[in-house]
Amino acid sequence: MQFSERVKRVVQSIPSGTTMTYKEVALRAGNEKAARVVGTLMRKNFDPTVPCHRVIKSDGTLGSYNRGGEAMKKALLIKEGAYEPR
DNA sequence: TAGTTGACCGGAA
DNA sequence: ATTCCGGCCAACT
Repeated sequence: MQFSERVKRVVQSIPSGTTMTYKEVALRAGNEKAARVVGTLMRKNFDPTVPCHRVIKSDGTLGSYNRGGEAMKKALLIKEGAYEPR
């Protein structure tokens, strides 16, 4: 139960206009190898107060999203200025 | 309790 | 460049 709480706090601490990879979040949460768990938690209902759209993959791709998919996630990031539309 | 799952990561073919 | 495979860990069934 601590890990999810930790992850929640970390994602909430992501500044607007900034993106963090799942691995980074996992590392900050205390488990570098638990990047999957981060995604697993979000896939459920993790927490509606957490901007999960600011979390992307280490490859630089956006990954997935529970609502609208990558397109919506990308749009949100562009809106916040965290993603460079090309 | 044990087994499966997955919004991932990294290396190999 | 893309595709495949294994690993690692919390949550779910």
